[in-house]
Amino acid sequence: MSNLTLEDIAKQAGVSRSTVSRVVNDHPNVREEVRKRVKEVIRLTGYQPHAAARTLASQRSWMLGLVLPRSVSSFFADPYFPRLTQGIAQTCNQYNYTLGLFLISTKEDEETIFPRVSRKGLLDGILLQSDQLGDQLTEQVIQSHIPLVIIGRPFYNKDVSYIDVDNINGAFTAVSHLIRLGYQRIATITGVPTRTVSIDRKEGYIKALSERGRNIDESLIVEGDFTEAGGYYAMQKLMPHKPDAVFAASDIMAIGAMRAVREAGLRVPEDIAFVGFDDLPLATLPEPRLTTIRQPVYQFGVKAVEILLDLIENGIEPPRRIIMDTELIIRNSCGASRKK
Amino acid sequence: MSNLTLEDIAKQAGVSRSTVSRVVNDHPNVREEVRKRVKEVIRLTGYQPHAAARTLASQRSWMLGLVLPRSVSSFFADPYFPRLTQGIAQTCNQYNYTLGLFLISTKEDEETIFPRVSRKGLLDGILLQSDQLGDQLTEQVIQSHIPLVIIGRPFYNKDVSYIDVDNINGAFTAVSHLIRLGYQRIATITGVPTRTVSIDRKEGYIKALSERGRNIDESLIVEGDFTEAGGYYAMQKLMPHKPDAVFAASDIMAIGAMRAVREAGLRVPEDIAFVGFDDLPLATLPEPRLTTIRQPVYQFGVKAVEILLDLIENGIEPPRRIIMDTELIIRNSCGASRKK
DNA sequence: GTGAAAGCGCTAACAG
DNA sequence: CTGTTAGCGCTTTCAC
Repeated sequence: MSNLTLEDIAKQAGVSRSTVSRVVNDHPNVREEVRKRVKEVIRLTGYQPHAAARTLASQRSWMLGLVLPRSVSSFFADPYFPRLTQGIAQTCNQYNYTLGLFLISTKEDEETIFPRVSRKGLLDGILLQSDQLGDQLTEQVIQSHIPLVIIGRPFYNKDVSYIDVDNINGAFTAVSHLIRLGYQRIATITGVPTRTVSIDRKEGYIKALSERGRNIDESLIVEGDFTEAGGYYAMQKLMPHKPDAVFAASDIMAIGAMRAVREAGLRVPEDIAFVGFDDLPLATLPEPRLTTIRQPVYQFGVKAVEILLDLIENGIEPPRRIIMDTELIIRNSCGASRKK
Repeated sequence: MSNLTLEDIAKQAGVSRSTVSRVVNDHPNVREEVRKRVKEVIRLTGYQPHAAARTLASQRSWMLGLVLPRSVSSFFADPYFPRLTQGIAQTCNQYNYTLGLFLISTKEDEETIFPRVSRKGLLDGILLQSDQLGDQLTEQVIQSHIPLVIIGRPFYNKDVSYIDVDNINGAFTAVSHLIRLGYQRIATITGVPTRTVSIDRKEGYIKALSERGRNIDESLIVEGDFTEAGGYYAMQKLMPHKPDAVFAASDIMAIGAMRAVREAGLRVPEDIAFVGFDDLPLATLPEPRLTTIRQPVYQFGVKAVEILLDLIENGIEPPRRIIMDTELIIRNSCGASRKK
């Protein structure tokens, strides 16, 4: 690793430091001949500009931060965040940004995270997963006026830019599908009520039933927690109420719920049909293959970065909002094939 | 976000810039009274040191890079890398380092990654997942002399620091377990032969059989690719050769293989017993619950960071090597309970 | 189109 | 224990 500076290159190329800087940064005002000569010296010497020096002088770090709160760490069991992260990382690469990853695992992390991510001269912008009730980190970051894109619909709907999937409509589509197939007692396993994703998916469920003039039966609405075990226990609570179909607010809960159904000696979809949400790769393999709502997770990450870059270039006002569409993926668990 | 500098704080506290710097960096030589006064001003003003300026002056960025090659991206389907990343991120937090994440997704990424991670003044050290044949990035990074810890056993065993799990011994334990249970035709589904992890696990399989004086039957060794589908197809190739037990080099392949067994109308473990490798959370839920080799993935991440920090503090020579132990987790798929 | 020069905000001798 | 000073390596006016 060379320890050359601009000055060294300048000397070797017989020009000034400024000219070399211009060449490095592709500025226009350099004679083609000179540019070529300088580039050659750079190539030969393996010169690289010093990232920190550049940041200090230009007040731009070319680095973005991805902040995933604690609630999320458990979610690492499911591929949602890895995929999202991939989309984000790949897009950062594309735009030549470095990605800083901030995972909040412990209570202590939670307290030290804000100074870490808001450190002056570190990040040009922040992507923050946040749809939780009582999330103070989000408040702090908003007030720091660092360009920010929230991933998910924030609980407190301030004037922040955010990007989310259309959870209401996704759930609506899922439940409408079950209605169309003729199911009469359609239950739902919701997520934790402290997250907007849960609230929105539940709303879609209610909306679909209401629009068809169905009554909402509270005994058919059971709370899960986005885990396999949560789905399992929720289903056990649900079964005495004899649902003939279940919309689970996540695939992983659907998997747990189907396990409960199987253990009770019932069959999917014959006795109880299922639709999930997420489209986990793993859920598509064992029979019955899960009918579900697919989210464009990777694209979601791409879009999030692009909005953030827009914010950085053009200012954070007005807040940008993106809601991405979902897609119903029909497989076997909903009994669609059987019903035909 | 304040745009205060050291100088401003110094003025307000009635001291020099150096003194403030000392306070900020917890240097000893400051009178307690002065320290208190300065800290108060810092608190009141919300002053934060500028990361880039600090890096430029101290030649330390307090940032580590985690580089995950392309072969790995597909692996994001399984929780191995997310968990590893968590361990790494958490440990970075602990030591007050920022973590940069470099995912190589595309062919282009592959070509631009080296300049990105080796950029002067960006990273104090690199964690690089690398156990592939023909990995030139690893070579480049080694030659750049940036402090480096390889995650996994590198294919070309140069004088590099690396950390790995004891794959040979893990596989040895798994297969020995099957031998002990009395199985006669123990097969294995290996990983791709271009990775040391596959080679090592296969070696453990062979070693376990050999030490018991068993012959190695090549028809009982089939190659998978660490995916569910790969396990499934490998098992189809395996079944005509009538194995009574299978050691799969990863849980995800074991899951695929068991699916093939089930579809063939056979039962696990009655007809064919299974032991996997990894201890995926998801594999422990459906019956038969998978007997497997647990890796200390999270601890692995912790240790990797600690070694890297050691390298940064104390120089990269001599190379450090850490091999971590695995653990046999006995559940139902191996038929241990049945055999007793 | 090119160069000189003034910072960017901090650290780390060194002197006292 | 504290202040002065000289950089760290680059960007960016501003002249020419």
